[in-house]
Amino acid sequence: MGRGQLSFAALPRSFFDRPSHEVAPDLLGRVLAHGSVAVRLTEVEAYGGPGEDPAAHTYRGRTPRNAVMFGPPGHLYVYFTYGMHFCANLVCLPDGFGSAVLLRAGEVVEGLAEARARRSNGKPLADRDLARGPARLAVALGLMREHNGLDTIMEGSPLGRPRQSATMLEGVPADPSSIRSGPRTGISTAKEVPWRFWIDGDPTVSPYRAHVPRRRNAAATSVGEAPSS
DNA sequence: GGCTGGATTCACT
DNA sequence: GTGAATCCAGCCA
Repeated sequence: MGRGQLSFAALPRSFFDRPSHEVAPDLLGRVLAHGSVAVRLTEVEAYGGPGEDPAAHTYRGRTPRNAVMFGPPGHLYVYFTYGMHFCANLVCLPDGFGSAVLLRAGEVVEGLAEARARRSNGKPLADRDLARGPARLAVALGLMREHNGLDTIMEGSPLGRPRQSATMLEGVPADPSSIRSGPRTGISTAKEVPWRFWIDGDPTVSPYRAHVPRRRNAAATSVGEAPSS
């Protein structure tokens, strides 16, 4: 994808008016454009919804942090984690439900130079790694705390008109036969729920890593403990 | 008010 | 493969 704006039509809000685990696979191959950078989604995870999902931020009810997830569909839910990273989600289901799809990885298809400038600190970086991982994707797109709650739905076609700040575009939906699903990455609960979806064989899909509990005070826990196998 | 753990990434071995 | 970095939401006393 070269210079100039992508000419895909915008996704309608009704696209997101479904449970996140139904929206998630349909998002693969779609394009999220923010400013001059656009990313084709290759890996996503579904969270929350009508059924209780203990791994979702909405599990314990509405809070100031997760309020956007309970809002109207098609908006961005951006949260801060691990003291240094932002992750972006797209809100699903109508107002009042807490549900969203985490954007885990994608391919930068527009604004490559801009994305590279944001991601690399003067070090060489392969194109496939620009948005390979949820925090990396957020950086490549320039998404931060201030973009929490941003609407990505553009009523009508964006053709011939400037995009709004963030816009979900149709893109080219992934071939259903190439979509795989499995357990979600890095969570400590509900590990068995296969709500991670990715495009099989795509080089921009991030490697799966199981949750590893962190030790805050290694010195305090290393004395007298049996060696772990 | 203190404590814990986290939807991660990167450098280093 | 392992561990550090670093801030904050949520829980509990």
